[in-house]
Amino acid sequence: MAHTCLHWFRKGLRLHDNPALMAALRDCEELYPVFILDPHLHNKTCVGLNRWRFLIGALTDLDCSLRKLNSRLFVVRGKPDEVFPKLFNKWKITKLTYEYDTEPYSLSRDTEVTALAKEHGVEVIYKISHTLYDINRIIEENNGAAPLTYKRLQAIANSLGPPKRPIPPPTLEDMEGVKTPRLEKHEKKYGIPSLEELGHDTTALTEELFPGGEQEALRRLDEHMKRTGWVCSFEKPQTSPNSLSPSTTVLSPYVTFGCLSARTFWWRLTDVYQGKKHSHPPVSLHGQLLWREFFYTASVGIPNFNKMEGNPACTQVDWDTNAEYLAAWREVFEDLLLDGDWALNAGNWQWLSASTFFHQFFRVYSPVAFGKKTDKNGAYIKKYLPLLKKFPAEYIYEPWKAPRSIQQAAGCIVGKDYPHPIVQHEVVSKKNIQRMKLAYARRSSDPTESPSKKQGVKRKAPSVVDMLMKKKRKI
DNA sequence: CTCACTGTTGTAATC
DNA sequence: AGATTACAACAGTGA
Repeated sequence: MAHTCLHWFRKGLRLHDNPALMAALRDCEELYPVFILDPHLHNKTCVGLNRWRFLIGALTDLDCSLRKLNSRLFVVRGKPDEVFPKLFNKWKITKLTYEYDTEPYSLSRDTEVTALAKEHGVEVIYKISHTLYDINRIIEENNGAAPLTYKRLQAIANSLGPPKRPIPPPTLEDMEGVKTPRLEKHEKKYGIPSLEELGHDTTALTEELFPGGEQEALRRLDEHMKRTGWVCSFEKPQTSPNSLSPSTTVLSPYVTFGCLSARTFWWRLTDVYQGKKHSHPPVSLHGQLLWREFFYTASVGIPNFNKMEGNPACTQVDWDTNAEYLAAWREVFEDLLLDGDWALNAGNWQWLSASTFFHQFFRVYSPVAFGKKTDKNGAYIKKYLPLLKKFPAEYIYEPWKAPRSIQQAAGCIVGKDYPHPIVQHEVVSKKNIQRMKLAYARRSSDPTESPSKKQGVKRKAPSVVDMLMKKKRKI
């Protein structure tokens, strides 16, 4: 049977380790590789300027790789539920393929599109390749609940064995008999958008240090994997969040958009580790990929994962609500993040705030002390806040404490050239610790507040992990 | 049930 | 300089 296939790129912006794309090529006569500019996902508030540039880079690279296979990318503007019926009819699609995505919006969107496909007699095939494992399988193995400790996730991962091996990208041979129709006005109708078309002011753009795209991702992966000593001794807590050159791989944005397959990354690391002494999870690079898996699993297994309210795993803290402070804090992150990932962002904020997973709420970071540990002289601050460049190291983390004469000598008066702190950390952190203490007291006295008692459905049969644990006990 | 132990990155003071 | 300790004291796990 000869198919007319539409492969829907969303995340997974790559050709390597793309089983859904390979499924599209099977018995395929005509192939339409499509990316949809979904106003729900792709608007100014969700995606900042830097991420837009990255995404456009990734799409451009994808189009370039597809052209080498005598195909090309169609960027379609519109809402998926409105776009698909039109495309199904216009192109006489018989098969739709895509990579499975676990985000709540994606799940509801895909359910809707699958229903539309059925109405149009279109076969739907999806494959799991964004994560190392089938996230739902991990939850199943944990008796229907997301693991709340890394150890537990590790035990499940160990019981499932290493992730699947990545599959190679399609070759010209795979493309034999597959045609992508050449349409007139392709550029105008289905071309890759520019930042200007998307309504962005590009004058604010700085040098592009991390261009998007699969080729760039694989090149960077190759480069890092050559540093075998560094890879084998990598320990995340030893990296520096404020060094001027990155002390990590910076592959996360590539993994987020799927320019790089997590499984490809995993197996390349396995190759480097082979026969050598190396670091281990949770701190190793393998460990970092398992953290991603951990938070993805939590995001699927825990309802309302990106919120406190209605999130049964999250400690319900009576936080202060000060719109002005929140806006000041939020401004730092929202727009500039390159590797923003829904599950990882929500999970890490819960961890860091001692709301979920991590519970030692009295261990509070100091915005003054934390930076000093890895950057005593404040070189990072001086680069990104040149206004403070002339402050001596003694005051660089607390310029408001510098005597007037030093502020004058530095050419920067706090309160005039540079804002005063919005809060007194010593005061506010103590206040918040008390809030946390109260919330935890409520949590432990109320049995319905305990996440372990709320989550999951007990299975009748013991899971593989339970059996492995039993075996271990005997030994 | 209790108890000891562990948990990828706390801070500040002290020796 | 690098280790140790007080601070105030959490949840989850497993014996």
